[in-house]
Amino acid sequence: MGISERRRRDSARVRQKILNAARDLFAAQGYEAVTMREIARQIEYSPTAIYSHFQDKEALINELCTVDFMVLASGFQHIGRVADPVERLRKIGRAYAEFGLKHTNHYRVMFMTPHPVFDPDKKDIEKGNPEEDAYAMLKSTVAEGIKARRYRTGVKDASLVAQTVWAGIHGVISLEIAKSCDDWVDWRPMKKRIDAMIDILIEGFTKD
Amino acid sequence: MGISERRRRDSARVRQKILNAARDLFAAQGYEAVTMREIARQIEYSPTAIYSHFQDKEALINELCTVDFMVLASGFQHIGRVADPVERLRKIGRAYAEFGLKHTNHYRVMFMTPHPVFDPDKKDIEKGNPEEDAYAMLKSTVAEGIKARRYRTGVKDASLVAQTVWAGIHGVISLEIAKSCDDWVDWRPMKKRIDAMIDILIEGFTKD
DNA sequence: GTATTATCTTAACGACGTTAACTATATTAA
DNA sequence: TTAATATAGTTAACGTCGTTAAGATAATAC
Repeated sequence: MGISERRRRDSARVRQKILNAARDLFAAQGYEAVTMREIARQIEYSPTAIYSHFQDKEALINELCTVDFMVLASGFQHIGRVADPVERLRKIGRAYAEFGLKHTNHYRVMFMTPHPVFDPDKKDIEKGNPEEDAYAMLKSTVAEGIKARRYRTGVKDASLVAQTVWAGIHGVISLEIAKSCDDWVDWRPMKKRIDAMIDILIEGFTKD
Repeated sequence: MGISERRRRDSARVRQKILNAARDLFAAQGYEAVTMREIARQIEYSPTAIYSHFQDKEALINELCTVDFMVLASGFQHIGRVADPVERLRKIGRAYAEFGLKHTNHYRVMFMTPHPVFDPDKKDIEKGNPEEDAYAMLKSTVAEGIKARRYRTGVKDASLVAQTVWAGIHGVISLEIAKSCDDWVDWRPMKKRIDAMIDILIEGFTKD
């Protein structure tokens, strides 16, 4: 059955070519600006050929974003070895910010765009598993810090803390993505804004 | 010249009808989902009639957003009378959050969507004037608090503080708008998340 | 009275995501 | 071996979009 093997490989190769072209184009121009016809042109296939491998345009970005979520989580995983849970939280915050600034167009799709349908069956990420689920990693780091009495008395809700830290850093990044061209505001340098946010969040939640 | 007066009034009335229909539709369905044809149908004109009053679809949302910016700023203005600058900051934060949650679709266009062109001549808002410019109001409130020695020693950069407070609250609101349907996350109630964010920001920046 | 301007109409353009219909090729079943 | 089936492509086309072109009508300006 060497021939059918090869056929499967060929198909997978085309599929991957589509994904690669789509990734580059989405990253460079953003989801809405990229057309199926342009992706097809890039790989020298007809536009409809894409539909042999993906249901529609959204399925394309969905698959790419699933990969990105895993890249983000595996970046966190690397940090997971830092012993001090508070220092680990700080590093997670920094890694998240770096990710957002590096992949602005994917970040937009992942975190700044409401997605009408939510299909949990389609996801390839195991929810709650810190190795694949970045949010679970963040939350468990907070929970560990609370258990170790590193947080202020009264701070007990790990989910609320995790969501506040996430929101704070997401706020800095998403304003940067959406509004940095707006010279209406005398924006301070990005690094300063990130540092200020992370410092105030960690100082506010943890004991001195 | 009563006739030309009436003509001008008529034109303004049609223009306003377009704006009203567009506002309702944009608010209900979001910018991208609304078509020029649907706006036209709503007011019983041909689609191209809109182009006699507005250059294109973006000019429509632009005008609506300019109004919204002013509504936001005038809401802040109302708060401007609170004597204590720290308490005023807290109230501004709450008003901003309320605004975002009330007008989610406009908020998306105003603060969550990158706008390629930035044309400062087109804006009808006077930059730096706290009565029309909501950001200026936020910043001047922070500056006043710093001057009154209500902030921690070391906190001197009013712009940085204003941008951090803005980013924090924006983070909570924008995550809510983009991700609240995502039951991947065990979201805490909205009110708790807003309170947690405002508390930590104000506690972190001000003296006890 | 003729030209101009403003506001509307219908028709149409080019681009989009996507579907339909079809072709070529390769596997499977009789 | 041959007929049916499946896969991965193609071209043509559909319906929708934002927008432009060309023209109609009516009030104003010279």
